[in-house]
Amino acid sequence: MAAEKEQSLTQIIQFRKEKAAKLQEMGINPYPYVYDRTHRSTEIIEGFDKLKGKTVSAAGRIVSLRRMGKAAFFHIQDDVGKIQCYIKRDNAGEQSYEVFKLLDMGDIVGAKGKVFTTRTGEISIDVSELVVLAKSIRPLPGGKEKEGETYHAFADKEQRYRHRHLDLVVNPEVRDVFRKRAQIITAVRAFLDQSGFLEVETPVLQPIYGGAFARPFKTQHHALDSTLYLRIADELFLKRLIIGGFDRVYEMAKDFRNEGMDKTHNPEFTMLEYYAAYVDYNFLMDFTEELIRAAAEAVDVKTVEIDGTSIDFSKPYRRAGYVELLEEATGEKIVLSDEGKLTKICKKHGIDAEKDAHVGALLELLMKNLVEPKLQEPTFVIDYPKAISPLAKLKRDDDSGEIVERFELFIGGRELANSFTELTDPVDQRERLMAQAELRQKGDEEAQAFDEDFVRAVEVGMPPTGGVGLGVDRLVMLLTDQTSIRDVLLFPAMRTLPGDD
RNA sequence: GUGCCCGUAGCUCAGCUGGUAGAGCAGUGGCCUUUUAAGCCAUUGGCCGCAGGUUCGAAUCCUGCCGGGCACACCA
Repeated sequence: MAAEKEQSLTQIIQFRKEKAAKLQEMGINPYPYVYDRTHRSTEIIEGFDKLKGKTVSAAGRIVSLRRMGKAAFFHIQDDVGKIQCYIKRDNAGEQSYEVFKLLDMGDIVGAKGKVFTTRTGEISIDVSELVVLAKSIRPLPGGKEKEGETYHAFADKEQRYRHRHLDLVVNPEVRDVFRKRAQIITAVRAFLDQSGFLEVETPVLQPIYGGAFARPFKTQHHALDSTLYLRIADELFLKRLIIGGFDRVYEMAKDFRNEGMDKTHNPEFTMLEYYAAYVDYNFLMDFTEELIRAAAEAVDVKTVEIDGTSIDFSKPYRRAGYVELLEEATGEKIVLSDEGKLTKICKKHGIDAEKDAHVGALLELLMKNLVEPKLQEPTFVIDYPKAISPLAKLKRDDDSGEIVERFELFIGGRELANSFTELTDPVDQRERLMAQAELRQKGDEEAQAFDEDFVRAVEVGMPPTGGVGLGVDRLVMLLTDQTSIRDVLLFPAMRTLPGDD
């Protein structure tokens, strides 16, 4: 190992190994099997009136330690909080006190004793019996805290992400975020289940990827000797299930996109997609508002503050047309087919468009730069250009033939969801995917591949359907007030360090 | 991918107009039987991210590389 290099750390580890050995010499297994715990830390504190003077046992990691000769105070931290323990040789007895002398910060122990309050009023356990549950031989990072303020906190983001277990031990607010994440996901599932949706699982490994614009991860199946891609969306498979007769389906799972990483993008991320037969995007706007409201309620969030804008989840979201928003932002009449004019508008606003950018790309550039950042309050942007929506149905009662029924939901300037009234006309679908395939041939890596199986499925007959894709990580960010996706992912993607395998 | 900033003890940081490293916490030894960032005394611990270069001499200046943060680009 690299031990010799890290003298100080090596020393610490060596000392602790020796302590573990001493425990063994005393006939104590420093890594025992079970512990009979009667209460969790917060149960003792909240139930103090009834527990006062009673004997309880709690278990957890030692996170603070103050020795005073023949007595000491320490806090043990468990799943829900921490409780102070007081150990005095006269009360604990020789055996427990000898064990205690061999303990360190970071060890996991079981403490049994009477509940009391100290002179300063802190509810504590007067330990009569102390058991080692795990002798820690590698020190924890981080400092001390006073009145909620942590000194010398374990703050290096890289270290926190790479060693999340340490982050979770030392920074309890991190645990809260992930507990909330779980509650949000549970609430979303419950909401969909109660609304008659069937949760399904579709392939992650796919010979043809589709359903979104993105570059995929590529992998190799040895036995089949074929190239497979990690899915970039669940869409095409979920639609097959609608065709198969499940009227409402959803999948909440990882998608993978081989693109840059930043505050809102991780290469693998959790996508929720839900599809319902016999509904359109109008239904889904209302439904999505309710879904987010249910998620917010699950973590007791009524409003959140983003860059000075207060977002109230009880209120309906604004709905605004794609073209209208662009016209408002540019002060120009937007003609969807007028590539020349769109290029000019881009130039005028200092937006670099690639030489041969097609209409869809130009529009998206304008939206991204001029409109989206301003969408702080929840907004459904509706009725997108057909050119960038190959899976959506044309907007009814629209003569141009250039607009589809689609919405994207923005909150706090971030895209949260994307939805269509799904294209169900197989002839139209075939043509549009063929057009994508052509763009792809011309070198547009994000254009969608032609999926013959999918088109044939649509040819069998697909009921009118609406579908939504919603970024779960971003929803969690929104509801937990985190500004980086890495802070809502337990193990965000990190570059491999040299020497790692 | 590009730009800016950062990488010094287990943790948090100082030292950076060049003279080969310092603090607090943690650790170790001692004192201390109601403390709470406990206290007091003593003390161990450093490939100063890596590799080159300039120099009599580099943590410090220069170049490249590795890793990270932030912003931009691409996207959800």
